Amino acid sequence: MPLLLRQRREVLRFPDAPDYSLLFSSELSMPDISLPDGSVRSFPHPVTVAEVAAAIGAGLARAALAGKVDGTLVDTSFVIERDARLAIVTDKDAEGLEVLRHSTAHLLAYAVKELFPDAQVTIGPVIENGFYYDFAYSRPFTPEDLEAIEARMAEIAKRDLPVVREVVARDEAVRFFLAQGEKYKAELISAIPETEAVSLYREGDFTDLCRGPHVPSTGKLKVFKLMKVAGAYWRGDSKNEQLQRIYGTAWAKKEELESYLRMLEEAEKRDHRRLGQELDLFHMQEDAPGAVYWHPKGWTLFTQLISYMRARQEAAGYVEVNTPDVMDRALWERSGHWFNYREHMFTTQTEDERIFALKPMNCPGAVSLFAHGLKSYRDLPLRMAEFGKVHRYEPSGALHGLLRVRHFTQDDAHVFCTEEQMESECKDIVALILDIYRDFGFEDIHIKLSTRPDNRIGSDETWDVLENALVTALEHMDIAYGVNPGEGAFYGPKLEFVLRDAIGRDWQCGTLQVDMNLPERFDIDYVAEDNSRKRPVMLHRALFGSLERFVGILIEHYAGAFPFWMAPVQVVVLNISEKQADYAVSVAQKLRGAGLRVEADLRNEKIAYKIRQHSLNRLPYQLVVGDKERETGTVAVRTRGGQDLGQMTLEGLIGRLQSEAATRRGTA
RNA sequence: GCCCAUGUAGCUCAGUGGUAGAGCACUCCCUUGGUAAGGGAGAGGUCGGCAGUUCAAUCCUGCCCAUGGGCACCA
Repeated sequence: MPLLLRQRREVLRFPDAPDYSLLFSSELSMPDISLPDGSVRSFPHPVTVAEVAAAIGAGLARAALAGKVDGTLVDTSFVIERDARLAIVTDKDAEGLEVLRHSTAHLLAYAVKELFPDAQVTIGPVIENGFYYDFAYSRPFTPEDLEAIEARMAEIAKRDLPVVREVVARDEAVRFFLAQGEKYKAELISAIPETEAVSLYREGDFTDLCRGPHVPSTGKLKVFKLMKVAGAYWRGDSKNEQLQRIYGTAWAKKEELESYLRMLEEAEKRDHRRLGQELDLFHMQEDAPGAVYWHPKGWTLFTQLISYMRARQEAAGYVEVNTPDVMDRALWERSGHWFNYREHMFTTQTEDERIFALKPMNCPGAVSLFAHGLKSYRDLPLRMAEFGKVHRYEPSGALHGLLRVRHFTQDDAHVFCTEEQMESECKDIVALILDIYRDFGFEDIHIKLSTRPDNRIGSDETWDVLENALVTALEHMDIAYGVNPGEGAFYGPKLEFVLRDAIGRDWQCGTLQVDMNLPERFDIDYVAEDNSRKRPVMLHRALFGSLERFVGILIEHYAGAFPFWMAPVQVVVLNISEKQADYAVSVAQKLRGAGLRVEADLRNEKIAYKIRQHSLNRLPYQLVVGDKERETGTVAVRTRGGQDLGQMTLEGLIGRLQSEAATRRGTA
């Protein structure tokens, strides 16, 4: 079926769990310890990581947060009993930072338990830039609570309590937590096999289940900040009760925290919703939640993207089509959408009581086009593109500016081909996607292959063929990819293209899916060379994904300073005084005649004021015309970067701008 | 959909149980100024919507809508 269009933005990372069992040895020994610099130190008896650090130097002993013994992360209290490789982990190591964050999550839980003894603890993992901890409590935490908790955390950290690891039998741990009324913890531990021991970490009066490792004492935790509270479901399941999640950030150095906070501010400044307002690109309003009112400037971006894509597709052998927006319910029943997604579809009933649905995807339209009339193998591969506007009743809580909307336009295409053509079509699509992303300055692109899920239709042989087509396409192109096992759609595997923007955030945009289900459901076929009827394979692909979303991403990626070819207004002509108004208008006219998007700003304002405004609007070129320029028939050119290119003739300028407009690569 | 917060002029925001204010933008006037804010005046608001409490509600209460931060969802 359908073209999957996932609009996800964040991937949480959890720390790997060290496996201590590998490290235990029943035999006491005199370990030789090899250090990262190649040196070896011998000890006459088992030693802890902390002792080794101390033997190396007092500074290192102070800095030690954890150890890495034969590649496994352990506490500084870990006893090394046999020969091993050891690295002392400090806050200069990525792993040290993770330990720091993890321990700060525990510190948070401790502070909450001190302030709110009735709160129950659950889990507190490390995430990108920080950590969170989920609590069950009778009421939501307020911002004031957060302040109090943060202050208490600092206080506990100052007490410099040792963080002690203990290993106990599973059932003992369950009893321990039940006795404290910590039913969530008890539930988590109960899920661990009975025969396994579990590790607990204790600091002061607070004990938590944890694999560790942790910092040796709370005094190591100095640079942290609680960021926000939010609801989160117990075990990530919306059928469960909701917990209070507190998010925090933690760093090795104060300056790192400060620069992280500055980065967040920067990100906020380029937020597409804010820039959409400031640059007069679009707005949204209450009467159409999840829908965009495009202003002229924003719509110019939109149509530029379409023109661009149209040109690229035409060159790649696609034809463009258009299919109805409103189709009878029967069509959606046949495609399977009615059964699977009915509650997420917009429907309408007409006077004659016939039920129609607004299309949530373009695929059934494309299949209908294929089915119309007889197709021959000579027609294949048939690449049909459609800029189709689809409508999905997304959950209200999911809506987010342009990035998650209910009404959006896909740069959709469906390629009907034979099984033999499938691999080469996939290769062409992958190459096209990567090349197009590069045109927008996205060089860092990750590809993920999502393979057969447990719940699927079709034979294993079919899945082998489909997955193989994607894999061999990538491998023949020598392109690296990751695998998400079992994440494919129920009817076929897919590739997802994730691009990283100018400030390091990941966005999933493009997708490529292979599908043998929809052709089956609609019973489409073509006449093969031997005059038999054969079923085509169907590839679904989108490059931008959603045009609305892609514009949003580009706004943030470019921080509003769009490359010249896309810029809603490319050039503005500024007169210094009324005397040059006519000249300014004639300059603007000539540039428009050369195919450029030009405005004349004739307002009765000082030139510095006008320049400031257009600079704030990230306008690529500002042409100042005063008496000098009018007399010589020139313009004084100022670039978006504030560079003064001096006086140029109109002809010279037009040549320069036209060639710039033809250049699509790079950023600005 | 769930939790929490928010909703006041075009925009960004302040404010009060006695029907409202700033800056920017807008309109007009003065200024005709050469590369990131010249000066003055004016206009502009059913304080998200609907109920309720009250002599009186923008303010308190309830419900609804939308937005924001998360969670869940994302064909």
